[in-house]
Amino acid sequence: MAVNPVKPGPRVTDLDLFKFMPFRLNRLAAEVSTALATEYADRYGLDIPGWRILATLGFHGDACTAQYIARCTRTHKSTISRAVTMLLGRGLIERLENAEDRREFRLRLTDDGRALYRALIPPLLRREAEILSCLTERERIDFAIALSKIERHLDLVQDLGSKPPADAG
Amino acid sequence: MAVNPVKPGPRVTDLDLFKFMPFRLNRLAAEVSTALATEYADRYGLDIPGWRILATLGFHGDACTAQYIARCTRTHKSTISRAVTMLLGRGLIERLENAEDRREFRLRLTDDGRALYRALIPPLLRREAEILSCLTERERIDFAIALSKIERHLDLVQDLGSKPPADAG
DNA sequence: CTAAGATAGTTTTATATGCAACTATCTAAA
DNA sequence: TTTAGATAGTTGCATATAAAACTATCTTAG
Repeated sequence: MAVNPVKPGPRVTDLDLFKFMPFRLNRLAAEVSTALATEYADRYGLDIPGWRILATLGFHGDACTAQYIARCTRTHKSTISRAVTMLLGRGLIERLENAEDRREFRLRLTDDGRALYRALIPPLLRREAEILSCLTERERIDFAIALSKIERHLDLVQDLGSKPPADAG
Repeated sequence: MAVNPVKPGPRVTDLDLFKFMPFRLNRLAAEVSTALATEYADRYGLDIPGWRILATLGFHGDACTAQYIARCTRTHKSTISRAVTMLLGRGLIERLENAEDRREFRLRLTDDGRALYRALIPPLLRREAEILSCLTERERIDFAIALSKIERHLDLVQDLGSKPPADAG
């Protein structure tokens, strides 16, 4: 039986960084964050953790613990702690003691906090829409579905009884 | 003409953080980075900027300037500079003076650097495949296409004559 | 009741990184 | 030439944040 003639072909041992999903996701996430920062950072002096707390409290209705926010946004608890201090200082949230467990505090938006949350939503949704405007409606839906699948696959969905978070911007 | 009866309906003024693309991208990118870090960080003491330089030099063939790497990976030049120093110190890359422009240096992998690059590719591609294994082939292709469109839309593609980078992990 | 361990949240520490200032070199225009 | 401005790369500084140590409280086992 003859030996195959040497023919290199495409090297399986090469890796194109620009087709490598982890790199692309990082780069895209960073760019999108920068694009949104104008809305909440430049305009209102909020950072990402602060915005996440506001959004969680605003959407969830009310009265979450810091722990809960840390878990479901997958943000490190020390990061949440500092952001909570900042939001308290600016009067955007308030802390309610819990008589049943005095280690934890329920957090909720103040009127000012809710007003800021409401004010932020339209421009943020507009930015998001802008970013996704290069996709058709069909593509947007499929993209969201694919993301959901990956999120579930990586156990990223907020199931509340979850593992400790690894922080991210 | 009669006034419409008050009927709340779904509030356009609400924002579900978990359906908000910027948040999802950030969270996913962070998780994927953490998942990959085992390969290059834990095992070889490389960080993301270091890995990006290695990958760029390895794939591109040879002899890029730091500026080029910074631009096309969209990593801040000071971050690249520090990572270059680290890689030089570990003997993974070498610096070639350019007689025509003595401000810049061409960078290229040493044999050790190339060996490390080659060693890293299979496990990294395996991890990537693992992460995307929850999608069908069709979905993977569509996902990549959608990403490409967004990247182009946000002007993230490496066109070399590009704007200065906003750094990211 | 007491002790051991778990949990919520805070603070300290170390590190990573963006920004801006800086050096050295190149280019272009007077 | 000389000078002004651009560019490659480095470094100092400030900030952000993950990890770990710490405090206070709760729970459970003896």
